[in-house]
This record gives sequence, C-alpha cells and structure tokens, in this order.
Amino acid sequence: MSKQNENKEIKSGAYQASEIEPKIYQDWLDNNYFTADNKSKKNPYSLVIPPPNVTSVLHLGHALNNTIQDILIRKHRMQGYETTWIPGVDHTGIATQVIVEKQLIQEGSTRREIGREKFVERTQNWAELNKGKILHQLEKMGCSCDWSRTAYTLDDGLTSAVEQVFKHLYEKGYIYRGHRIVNWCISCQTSLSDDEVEHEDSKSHLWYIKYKLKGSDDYLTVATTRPETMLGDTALAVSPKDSRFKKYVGKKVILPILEREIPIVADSYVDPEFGTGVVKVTPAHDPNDFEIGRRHDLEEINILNIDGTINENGGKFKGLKRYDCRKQLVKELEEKGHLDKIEDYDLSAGTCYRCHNIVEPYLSDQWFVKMSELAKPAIDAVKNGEIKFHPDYWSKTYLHWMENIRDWCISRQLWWGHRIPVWYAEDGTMFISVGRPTAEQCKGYDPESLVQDEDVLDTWFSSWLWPFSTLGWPNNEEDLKAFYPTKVLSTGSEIIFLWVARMVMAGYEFVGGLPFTDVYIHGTVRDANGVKMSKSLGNGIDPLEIIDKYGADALRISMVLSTPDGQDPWLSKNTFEVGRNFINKLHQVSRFVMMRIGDKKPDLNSVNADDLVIFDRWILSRLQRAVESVNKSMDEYRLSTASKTVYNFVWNDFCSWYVELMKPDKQG
RNA sequence: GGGCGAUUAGCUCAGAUGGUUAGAGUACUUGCUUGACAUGCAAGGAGUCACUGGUUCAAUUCCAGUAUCGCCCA
Repeated sequence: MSKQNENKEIKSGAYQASEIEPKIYQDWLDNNYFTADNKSKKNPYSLVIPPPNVTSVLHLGHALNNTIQDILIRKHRMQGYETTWIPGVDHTGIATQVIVEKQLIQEGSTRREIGREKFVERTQNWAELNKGKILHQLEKMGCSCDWSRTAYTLDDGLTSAVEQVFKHLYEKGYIYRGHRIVNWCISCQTSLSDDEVEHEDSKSHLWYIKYKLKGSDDYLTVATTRPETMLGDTALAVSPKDSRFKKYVGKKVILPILEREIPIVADSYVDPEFGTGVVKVTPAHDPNDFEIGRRHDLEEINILNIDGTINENGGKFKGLKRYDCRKQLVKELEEKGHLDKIEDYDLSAGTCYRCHNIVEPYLSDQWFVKMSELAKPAIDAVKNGEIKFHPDYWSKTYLHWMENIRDWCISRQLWWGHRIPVWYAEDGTMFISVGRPTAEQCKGYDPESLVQDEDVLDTWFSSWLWPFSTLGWPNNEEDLKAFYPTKVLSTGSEIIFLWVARMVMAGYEFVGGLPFTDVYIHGTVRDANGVKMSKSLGNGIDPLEIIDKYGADALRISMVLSTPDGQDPWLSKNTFEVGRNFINKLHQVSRFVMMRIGDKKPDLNSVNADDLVIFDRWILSRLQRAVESVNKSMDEYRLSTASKTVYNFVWNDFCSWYVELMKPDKQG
C-alpha cells in the first residue's frame, strides 16, 4: 500500500472489522456467554449444527447455514431462553479414507501394506488436525456455539450410541445380513447406499446383440447399455404380454462367445417398448435382473473382482478392466457376426458421490436395515404437522421418499469408521454387543478368541443419531432431559434423505420422540452466473477471505440480505460490499450519536413520554413496527425479509430521517 | 419417464389473502471535498409483470394450458 493510500484510509475513518471482531469474540468466550446450563429454569432452545465433514474446508454454503443458525440462536438467547447450539464434526468415512490413501500412494505405500491399525491411527491424526481447523473457522465466522459441548461422531459416547442402536435394531429384527445387489464403487472398493449414488448424464450407446436359438438359425436380438455384462447372462426375458415372442418362452439360446445355453423366460418387468422387447438377464450385475433371477430360479454368475476387473467367470477376458473388456468383447462380437448394430444413447449412469467413478451393481454380503416400520412415525410427524418444513414444499419431497423407502445398506468395506459391533466365534456363532462381548455375554466361548466383523458402518449410521447422541444419549441424560428435542434443523436440500429423514426416524425409534420441530432448508450457493459453487469447478469464494477483507458481520449480513427466502443465492465477490457498507453505516451512526451524547449515558427507564418531541415519537413508532415485523418474519423463517427490515429501518428511518432531523441546523 | 420450483427494470429479487401512478438493492447518467459515513448524499432514465386462454366490474396476483430454465427422483 502506498503512503498516499494509507493516509487516505486513515482519514476516511471507515470501520475496520479486523481490529474489532477478534477482541469481541474473545470477550464472549471469556465470559462463557455461549455455555448452556442444563439445570436452568429458563425455557430451552437448542440447535445441533449439521456437522461439517472432517475433510472440509468451510465454504460459503457452511457460512450461510451457520449464519442462519447463529441468527436463530442469538435471537432466542437475547429473548431469555436457555440456549445451546451444539457444534461438532463428522468423521466422514469414505472421503477421509480416500484422502489418507492418496497420501500413502504418493509415499509409495498402500493401506494394506501398513495394515489396519496403523492406517486407522494415521487417519485419526489427520482428522484431529483438520477438526481443529474447522472449529476455528466457525469461530472466525462469529458462530456462538456452545463449545463446552463440542461433539465428534467418533467420540466414545457417540460410538456407544451407534453400537447400542445396532444391537437394538438387530434384536428387533430390523437389521439383517443379506446376499444382495448393492452399489459397488470399484475405486473406493466399498458398497454404497442408494442415496450415496449420484446420477450423471453421459453420451453412450445401445449395443444390439444377436443370441442364436438353440437348434435353429433363428436368433433373438437384445439391446444393452453394458455389453460386457453378457458374460454373466443366465437368461433372456420377454414380456408375458408380448405376442411377438410368446413362441420362444421356454426355449434356449446360445450365449455368444462363451457358448453357454441359457433359457428364455417371460417376466412382467420387461418393457416391450424398450429396445427390441427382449432383454438379457444378468442377475449378479443388475438389481432388476437380480429380482427376475430370483423369480425364475436363475443362476447368479458374478463376473467381476472387487476392483472392477473381470474374474475367472469371464473366460478369456479374465483380468481385463471392465471397459477394456467391453471394447474387446464388442470387437469380437462384430467379427463373429453377433453384433446387429450400435445406436447412440443418452445414459444416466450411477456414480460414486465421493470419487465419481461409475458404480457397478454388485452381488455381495452386506448388512441392511429394514426401513418400512421406522418410516411410519416419521411420515405421520410431517403429515400431522408435528414437524414442519420451511419452505413447506420440501415436505412433499420428504414424504415421497419416505413412502417409497427401501432398505438401507449400512456396511462399508472400509477401515475408517465405526466397526460393525458383531463378533464371530470360530464356529460362526455371532454376538452383538456394545463393546467387546464379556465372558458372560458369550458363554461357552473365550471372548478373546472372538473376531470382530471386518467392515465398518455407513457414516450416516452415526449422523442419524446426532440430535440425541450429542446430548449424551444413552449414557448421560442430563443434557438430553434439558434440551431434547432441539428446535430447528437448518440444512441444504441435498441431504433431506441421507440425513434429515433418518434423524426423524431415529428420534422416534430410540428416544421416543421427534428430534426437532422445524426443518429449515436453505438455498444452494451459486456464483454470479447461477452455477452451483463447487470445489471441482473452482468458482467458490472463500469466506475467510471475505472475513479478512470486510469482517464476519459484513459477510453474514450480505449473505442473508442476498439469499431470497426459500431460493438459491447468487453471490459474487462484490455482493459483500452491501454488508460492508451497512456495517460501516452502523459504525458511523454510532460514532455520531456517541459524539453527541458525550459521557452522558442515557437512562432509558427515566425517559418521560411527555419530554419526547414529535421526531422521537415517530422514530420510536417506526422502531416498534420494525421489531414486530422482524419477529413475524423470523417466526416464519423468512430471514431475508427480516434482514431487509432491519436494513431499511437503520438506513432510511434512523440515519436518513431521524439523525438528520436531530442535527442542530435542521431544527427549529 | 415421475415429482417440485422458477419466469416482474441491464443484473439479483420484493410484491402473504385480486383494487390509484408495480417497488428495493445493484449497475447506469448527472450534480455534490454540506463536521457520522464518498463504504457517503441528492436527483434521474429504465418494466407489454414469459406466452395463450378462462373467472371477475377489475388479474403481476386466482384457474387451466404452452414455452423456456433449474433441482430432486427413476
């Protein structure tokens, strides 16, 4: 900065947030203003933070969400509630493991090389470091969290909550082990729940393959988007209503290349309109085919290894990567005259929400939770208004999912997370317990000889307990008694299923009541062109950069002012000038008022209504109206409207009218 | 394919339950070194309220359809 500029800055007397905010925050901490008392007689008002992933660097979306929560909690704190806003961090299974694995690869090692124990220890250290950074960022944002209650999904208390819940569900018959098709990520080498799969559109093809009928020159043509899976075909299927193919049902065709005989079955799943009306059935590699296979008692042939290469069932294609196999297979089909044609096709392929590789439907042994019973009270709660969404239309999305809920695959083939609390004896006997089974719990077996299940639980299996596990359930219930249920859950729409819905179910099932009464769904942060901000696009804005430049107050008021109620905010760097200007306005007008009143501290209680001049009465009435309006907007979770009311009152009514009228030369 | 949103000034949005001349911020133009604030003050230009029908004395607002865009699910 040049000398000239420097002088100008000083002369301008503009508000310097960076000199003020850290001191004030420290003062809040020193006085324990954010720490709640669970024995208080005041009415409780509690929030739990959506725990940021331990892999995160907080972005503007976090800034928006945490600003919303801070506004809610501060308002109620000022209104005399006993408030607690519980901060915390999520251990984030896959994402964290992937990061540490990448580090190892860069060092020329792998997780299998260093072993489970060392790997978990290393990941723990990495996560601890990042956790500290995240919590510090929340402080920088000015969040008035109850730091005495900071939680982490891998804390002992939360871990025992996870194990307790697993046991409870198992004993109730809601948790089962199944040999079923799951979404398999060949890169992360783990299963994924349906909700962890994202659909991405891509240009692909439909391959039309001819299957020759046994003992005839006739053939049936099948259209497929994944030709390589034909290695695992165990039938062809047609619609029972399709007259074109009735005569073929029960006959056999020869699978090209592998020359295996497979039957033709009739199944109502088949859509006569799709492709040729004949589909190939690969029970081990497609969830619908799996169902068809079970109905017709078909063989399930798995053709893939866990890393996505072809296994021994693929004959000479063994060892090839899945798409290399596709290429070679198609080439060979063509050469041998089995390929009818190739058409362009817009494919919507499932991809892993962490690494974005295309997910394979894969047959394996996994743990599942039966969801239909759990969903019932959670559906009722929203239908009868015990739980309200803001904006309300999200309740439709929620109910639609809930009413079509499917079982939840909860096991992950990872090392980072809560290990499944199941122990096996050599003879296969299974024990489920909170912590390693004691001698008493596994009578007839040596507890030391039991081997724990290798897999860990889905990250969301701890997150769904968050509103009560953070309050001490099941071991320590003083906070739970004082602060459960929480009031509002504020989050983005993308995790309504993954998280919000599951928390509601968990609340009813394990604690016997709703986890929160209101769900506030905020918009998705977009850039100046309306494109969703994301790390991969690099169009994000670092909130800390804005805080350094303009201050946390400016960041926060800017975001709330420019986030339309119930819609997505479009933000660019100069969006934040609005807030900077407003905070400066507050500073300037305060300075002016203090200049005028000097050392005299006004005693508001001794103000006599008769002494007020018309201007005073006017501004007080405007203030009263603004307060009412803000309260009403806040009750309806219209935070943007509330913030605009404050902005207009301060700038127009107070500064432009009242303060101007109070100036000596304007009076009399 | 199913569901849900959106469409008002160049841009981002207000306009809960129809009723004078449709508002704000921002950008733009012009003028201000006025003792809180140029991160400011004052003034100004700017809109066929997506389109087509319907209900009504009256529609940006209510209803139906069309188009375009976005999100979620399959």
